[in-house]
Amino acid sequence: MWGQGDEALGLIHQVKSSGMSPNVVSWTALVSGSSQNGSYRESLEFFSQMQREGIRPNSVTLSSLLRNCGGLSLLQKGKEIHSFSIKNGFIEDVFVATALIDMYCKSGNLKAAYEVFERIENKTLATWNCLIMGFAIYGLGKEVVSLFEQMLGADIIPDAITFTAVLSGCKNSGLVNEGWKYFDSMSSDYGIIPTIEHYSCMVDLLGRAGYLDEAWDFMQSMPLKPDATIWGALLGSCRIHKNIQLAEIASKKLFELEPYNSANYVLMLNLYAMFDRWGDVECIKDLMSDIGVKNGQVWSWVEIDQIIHVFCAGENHPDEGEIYYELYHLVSEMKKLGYKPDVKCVYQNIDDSEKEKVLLSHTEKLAITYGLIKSRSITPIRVIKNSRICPDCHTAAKYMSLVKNREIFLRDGSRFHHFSEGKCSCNDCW
DNA sequence: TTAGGGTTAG
Repeated sequence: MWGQGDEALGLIHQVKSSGMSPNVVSWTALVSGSSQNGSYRESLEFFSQMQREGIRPNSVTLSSLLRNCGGLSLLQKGKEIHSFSIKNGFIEDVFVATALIDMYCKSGNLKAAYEVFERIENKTLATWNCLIMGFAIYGLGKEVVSLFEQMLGADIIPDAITFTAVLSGCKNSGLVNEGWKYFDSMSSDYGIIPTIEHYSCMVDLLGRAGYLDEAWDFMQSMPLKPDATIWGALLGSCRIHKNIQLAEIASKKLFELEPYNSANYVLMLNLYAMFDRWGDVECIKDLMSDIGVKNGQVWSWVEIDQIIHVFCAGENHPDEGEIYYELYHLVSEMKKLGYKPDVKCVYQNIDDSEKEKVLLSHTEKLAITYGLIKSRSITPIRVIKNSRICPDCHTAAKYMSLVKNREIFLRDGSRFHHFSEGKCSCNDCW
């Protein structure tokens, strides 16, 4: 609704100049408005201003704030709000408690999310949905199915969001049979008409599991016209299963539907590079430059002692000497245990040793390594990346968790990964 | 006792 933070602030000033004083409700409207708009930082800034004006937050303000913390994976800030809520009696508010679950899930602390969940006496449908979605985005499909069954046992009637969460869980864990069962059940048992999101989950589920023909047939038979999310799901699956013919069909559609989304071009670049089709790689690059689509800025960040350290692709970091020293050492240890750099993830026509160097410079590797150097040895490392993790970094993170005996949470552009003891919660299904 | 609130995606 607000869109422009300055305009919203202008309203506050207008209220003031008319002799009235903005209260907690008007400030909360700004905090929640910008939060719902996805402007998390702006929302946090409104909150700071509200505090400077001496207005104390209430449960409504807190639930909006927690939404921001989740959106930005600001675990420490979220924990502060948690303790503030306990001290001030807001923890009994089911909106606050549900927002806490969401915040903990999105900040890489599922254990804390579950503890909050267990303590809520009056769990609502949204409370269950939050936790189920939380587990789903980590690829914990079996837990998702179990939670869903518990929810039914508690006489809570699922809605369309529940089924999006459950199907996402199945999709992120490769649970094809369960996915079909719940997809059929939503309309036959609960009268919920599947939306494009549910169909998208199913295409993704089938495609990622390797059933590309079935995914294609499903798309042809669905009553809705496939949109960019559906074609995107198919293209993603084509990349995993290296099906270049189908990928070309999907990408052609996507270039029409969303010509300025660089992710689709990058996927095709990746795929052509995998097959050493460098001429086609150049064609895609030319296409991007003709249309004027830019490869968006890639960055990763890691939070250490409440300070956020950002690693931008192509930019130097003040401590990079120390980081690369540690990373080279780490990679040699990883190689002893079987790690092989996946040079197919580099879509430049250079020799393999150069490709290995490019792989080392990926922002998620730098952020994880920085976390390993700078944080205490028992603290899990929490990294956020604004685009999808690369397959080599995914493998590397598993080995890093093993070599360093550390838990690593990584939230990427589309989902979450929890690396521990050489494995990932997604079971490599992503 | 009213405003402002928590859950959906490749």
